[in-house]
Amino acid sequence: MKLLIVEDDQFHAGFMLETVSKNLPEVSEITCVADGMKGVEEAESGLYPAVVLDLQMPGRNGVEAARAIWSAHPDTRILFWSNYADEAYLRGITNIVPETSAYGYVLKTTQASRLGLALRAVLIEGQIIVDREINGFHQRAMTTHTALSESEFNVLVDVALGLTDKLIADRRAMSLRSVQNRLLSLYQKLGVDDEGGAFNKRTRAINRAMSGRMLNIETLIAAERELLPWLEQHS
Amino acid sequence: MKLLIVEDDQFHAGFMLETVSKNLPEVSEITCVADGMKGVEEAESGLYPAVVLDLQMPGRNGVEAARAIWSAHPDTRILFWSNYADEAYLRGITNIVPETSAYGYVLKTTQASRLGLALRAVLIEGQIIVDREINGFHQRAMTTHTALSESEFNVLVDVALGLTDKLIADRRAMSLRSVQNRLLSLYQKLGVDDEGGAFNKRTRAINRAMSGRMLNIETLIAAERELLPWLEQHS
DNA sequence: AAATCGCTTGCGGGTTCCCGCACATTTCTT
DNA sequence: AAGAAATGTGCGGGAACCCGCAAGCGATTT
Repeated sequence: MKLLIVEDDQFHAGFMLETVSKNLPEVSEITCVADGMKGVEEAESGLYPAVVLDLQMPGRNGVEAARAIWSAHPDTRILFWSNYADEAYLRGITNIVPETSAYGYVLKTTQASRLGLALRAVLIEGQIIVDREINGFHQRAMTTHTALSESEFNVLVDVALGLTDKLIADRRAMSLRSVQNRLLSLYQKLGVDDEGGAFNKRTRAINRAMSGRMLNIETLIAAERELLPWLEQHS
Repeated sequence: MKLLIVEDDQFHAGFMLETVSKNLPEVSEITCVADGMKGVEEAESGLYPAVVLDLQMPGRNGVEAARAIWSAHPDTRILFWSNYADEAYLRGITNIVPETSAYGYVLKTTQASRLGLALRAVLIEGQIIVDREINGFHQRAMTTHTALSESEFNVLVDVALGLTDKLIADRRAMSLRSVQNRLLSLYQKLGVDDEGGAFNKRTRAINRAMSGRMLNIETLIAAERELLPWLEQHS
């Protein structure tokens, strides 16, 4: 069984290599590349049933790379690992994972034994595993009425990209008032309404979302790459 | 000579430990801690003439830690090292470095030999060294009329915190119109004016600044910690 | 000494945003 | 099948923002 590791930090790559060779004897061959583009190119060959993917990478981030890989080979099993428990990543992943496949999401701070378990469970057994830290985070958000719905999250991304209400309405195919309604609920859920009238709600919401790790720069940069073509064609 | 290493990633800490022991025979004792708070506590003893500081850390980030260390022991020589060439970090550092001391800023991606040189130059020789990648970046910004002045940067931070124009005026002790003037030049320098009228300039400026690595979440979280007390006392 | 440059401030008006009120539609629950 | 919850749309007004015009001030340049 062949395994592909995509990881730009050499020390982390080394550690992963070591952990894999200790825990997964059924892996016969390991390829290691250092950025998302190369990872996608390499995976296009279709030779890799299993991939380990870092989420923070220059060029193309982990979620984008995964989408490319899965669109060519939907059965690929992918283990994501990341420095941060960002809700934005989990949201991005759950949106693109095919029905037929398996994935996992573990933090780089988890100890080697748990990483070994996750590697086996996801890449060999085909299960779905999300680290407690990330999932708890997500669950807590889901229960306390602060979970962002799909449309709310979309509007949040567009606002953070710097779009105007009207342009968001065009892009997401809704009316101006609807966009503003989504914004109202965003302000509630992000706690901007409870902070007194001192703030500019729009920018404060972006700040809260980023501080609360529901949004990150990588996600925004990726979203911008999708926005630009639409913008040109639209004007 | 005693050395303090503050680094939350165990692999990077290990690599640093190894590089130091290979390149700096005059270091007799090395202490390693994993977060900013502990680093500051440890450094308060005054036993460390030299410190290596990671910039991305949970709790208190590298720039804040450095400020605390330098305010107690201004002669401490500090080598910062970081994953990213963020202008915000360099700006934060140059604002707080004492006249009497030395510092360095190197990227984690630089090869061991250059890291060894920087370690010796800063911690032993007391020179000031900034990696080419970071400095070039900074220099380029300085020459192409896109450098942000001190007051512009302050306003940028406040805008990104979600403050309203009026509140920024109060906080920075200027008139409303002055704040808006700083915003105008920010829009120019961040290239928001050249993008056509489709954007909300205020949020777009935040986006450009973060994408362009002139601002990052760590800096904003630190700025927020300074803002909150002022906000309470002011209302 | 004159000129230039950067920062500051006031005024006024056009634009966008924020959001209460009211109502239609869709989706999920029970 | 009835009710609840989420989402979509229009109208209108008050607030905040964006910014041209005009004028003053301190520092550096020539």
